[in-house]
Amino acid sequence: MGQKNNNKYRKIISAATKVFAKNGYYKAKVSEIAKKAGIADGTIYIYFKHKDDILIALFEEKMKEVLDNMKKQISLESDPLKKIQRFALIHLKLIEDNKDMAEIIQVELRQSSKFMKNYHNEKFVQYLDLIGDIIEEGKEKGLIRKDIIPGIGKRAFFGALDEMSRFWVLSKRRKYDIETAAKHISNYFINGIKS
Amino acid sequence: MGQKNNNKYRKIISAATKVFAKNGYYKAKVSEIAKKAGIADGTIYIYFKHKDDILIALFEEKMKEVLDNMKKQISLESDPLKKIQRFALIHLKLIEDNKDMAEIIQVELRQSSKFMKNYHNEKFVQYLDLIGDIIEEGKEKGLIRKDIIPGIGKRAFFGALDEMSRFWVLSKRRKYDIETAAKHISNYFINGIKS
DNA sequence: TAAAAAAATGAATGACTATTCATATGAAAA
DNA sequence: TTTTCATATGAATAGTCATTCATTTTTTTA
Repeated sequence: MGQKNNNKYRKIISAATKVFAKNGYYKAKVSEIAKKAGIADGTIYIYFKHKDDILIALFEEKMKEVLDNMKKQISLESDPLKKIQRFALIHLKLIEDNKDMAEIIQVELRQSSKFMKNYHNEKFVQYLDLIGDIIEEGKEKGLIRKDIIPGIGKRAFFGALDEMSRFWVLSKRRKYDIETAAKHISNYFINGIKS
Repeated sequence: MGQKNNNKYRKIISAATKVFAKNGYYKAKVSEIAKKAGIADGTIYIYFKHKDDILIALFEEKMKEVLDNMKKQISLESDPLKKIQRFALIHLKLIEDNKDMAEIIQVELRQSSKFMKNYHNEKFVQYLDLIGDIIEEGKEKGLIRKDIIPGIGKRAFFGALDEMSRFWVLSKRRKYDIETAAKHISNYFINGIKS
């Protein structure tokens, strides 16, 4: 039981993604997840110890996917400034392709530090660090100003993208297309920090 | 009953701010708010119809304060680029001075669109628009590039500040001081968008 | 094919808490 | 002082769900 390649485990995660996205973690009923997964309520507890465990498993899994994908994509560029551009585009595309997941990350990740006593989202830290590393690299290559602080820069850039995706996730229709938003946001940032 | 200048109304809002900030809206017990306010549980329901109403009232009230304050501060500068700098500083200072409120906005505002069926935070929209208006003004004065889209710019800048404050709110110790963070973030943005 | 083990079921349990309301208290009016 | 009105109280209610577990179904083993 509990193996990650298990069929029912997968079904639960998938159903939970939709149910959590719809009304948020607290309003989501375990029974609704079960129903959507086509299994009995009790079966959930064969695969997960508690309701929070579903959310945590879901985070871990999706974040790993996101992180791995982003690493690969970034490595395709060698110019740090181009990497930043690509980061923005890939990040926003991801939101578009995973609306439910994006919604959960937007809303639930924010409170995860509260309702899960000591859950520390390591993968998220690594994701942010991808940006920090690009900045470091850019500084070394003389493309980015020496006085840029990676710890501030990475949060500023991620925050800019994140606010844009929050707007998309929470509103019905998109006002700006992905490519435009990605291009603009990365341009502000690149012009802002380049030598 | 329910007058905003009422003593008990104030006490409830103040107690709720602390209690919501501690563990989030869902984990907050009405009875704990009552206890902290030094009144009986039932008294809360003389001033508020439901638990959500406390949170909404709290939002409205604090956001009005924040918005009014920011408007005043910005009007002290005439140069749009200086306005952006000041916006960053004031915004981050506010987080520092209102940790509890900041935590609630960070965490609960995100999900407000979910658990409150159709609550639309008008004040937040106005707050964002302050940035949009500064960008417009800067474009008119020829200080900001004509191709900058205010709708994207305002979200990018706010998002950058917001991510920084999220980091502060959720972590114990601050790694960068307010002035440094405000200066850096506004500089990235200003360099990024200026003509 | 029969016995044993594993997986799944879903009705029942039990804990939790927002909200109510009959009663009490305090303040103002007569 | 007594009556009236407003305000406050907090024990009781009532609805909600996460979680359990005795029983059933399915799969594996002998």
